[in-house]
Amino acid sequence: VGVSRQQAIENRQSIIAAAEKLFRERGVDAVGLTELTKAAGFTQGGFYNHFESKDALVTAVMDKAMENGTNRLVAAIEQSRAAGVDPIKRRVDWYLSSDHRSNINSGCPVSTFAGDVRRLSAGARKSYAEGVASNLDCIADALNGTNKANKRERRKKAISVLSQMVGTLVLSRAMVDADPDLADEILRDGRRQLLLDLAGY
Amino acid sequence: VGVSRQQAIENRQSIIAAAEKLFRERGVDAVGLTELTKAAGFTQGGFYNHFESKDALVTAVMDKAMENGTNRLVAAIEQSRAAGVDPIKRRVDWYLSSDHRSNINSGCPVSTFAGDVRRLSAGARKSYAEGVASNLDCIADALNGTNKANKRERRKKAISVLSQMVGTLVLSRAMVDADPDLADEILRDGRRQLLLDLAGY
DNA sequence: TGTACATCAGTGAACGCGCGTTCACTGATGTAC
DNA sequence: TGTACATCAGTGAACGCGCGTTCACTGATGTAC
Repeated sequence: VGVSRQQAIENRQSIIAAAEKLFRERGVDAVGLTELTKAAGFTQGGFYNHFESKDALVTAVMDKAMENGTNRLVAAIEQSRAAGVDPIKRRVDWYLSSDHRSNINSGCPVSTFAGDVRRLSAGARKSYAEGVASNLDCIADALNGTNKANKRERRKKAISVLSQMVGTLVLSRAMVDADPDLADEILRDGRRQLLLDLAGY
Repeated sequence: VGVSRQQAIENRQSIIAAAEKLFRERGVDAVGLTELTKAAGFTQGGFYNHFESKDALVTAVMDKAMENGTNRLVAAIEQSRAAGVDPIKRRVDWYLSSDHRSNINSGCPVSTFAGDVRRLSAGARKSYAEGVASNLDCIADALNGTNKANKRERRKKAISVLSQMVGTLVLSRAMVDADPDLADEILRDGRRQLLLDLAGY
């Protein structure tokens, strides 16, 4: 078939991108390699030129998803600071919005994979844990605004803020099509309570 | 083979119980009916005498899990009140304990299924949503202790408390074997921050 | 109460299907001279 | 720079396997008289 080395690298990335989308939407177990490679524009046979196994792909997907997620968080914080806006309040506003709730495909991977990662490959679990650690560092750092809290207090607050964002989003997503009104209430009041809590910080 | 009607009902419950355990641990997609019925002590053929499909079983499992979860919450609140202890603080202490974190099999189903339910049967999603609604009612009611908050404020607080419990537990569970120290920190500090928050309430 | 028959929970083999993975093959890309 | 050959990404059929579901059959339970 003949494909340049550069093209092969891009094709590998296409497989990862297609897999990330499908894994986020339907879960790893529900997506077969035939469907997945077809979504990336290939046939299933060539998959093993790029990955040793499906588990290896799962690990690569989680690596990429968590890296992108952390990069986006860093960029959002920098942008808020440049605009003179409180980066954490702005983050909460976005995180607990219905836009983010419906954006399974490219929303924060910490929430999207939170329930699944426990059952995924060891490599995927490691990537996820490292991503969460980075997220906490970023949030703790971003809490170092005009307030006087020390480093240890900021870290505790970061844990609390991330947990609340993840919990509210996961819960709201879990209910959004069986009880959309309650899902909206959870999202809205969870956001307000968290912002109220941050206002007093 | 010949089994009494009473026995048949008990056998159906055995299948549901075995399925709940396996679904909690490994996810619905990863558990086959052959394995599942074998775990309940039967062969796979008889499964369809009890359930129309695997999806119908998933719905029955979620019904039972959420009903039991709500009943346990109600019982815990009553017990705390009888003992003169703050029911919510006690609930948080248990919910965000390492015992509960490691108890996937019979821990709170709201957390255990939070990430999965979105992809399960419509019936399961409905049961889940109703269970969450009941949990919120119970928590809001239990917040009506010695304080003066009105009903609407208590409901907002209930949403915030449940979200934080779910988020902290789900996040800690997601990391517990890739980074147990950070998982412990999340669980501990998440609990302390939530208790601190409740103390001022 | 005893006998004859219908019911239906449970068995275990079988169905078609898609899974993850392997393999012989193709042919443009990349390399050696 | 041009030619001969090796590399290896991608193809598509095939592997064994377990999936959800169906089915003919068994035989104790439950019912009718």
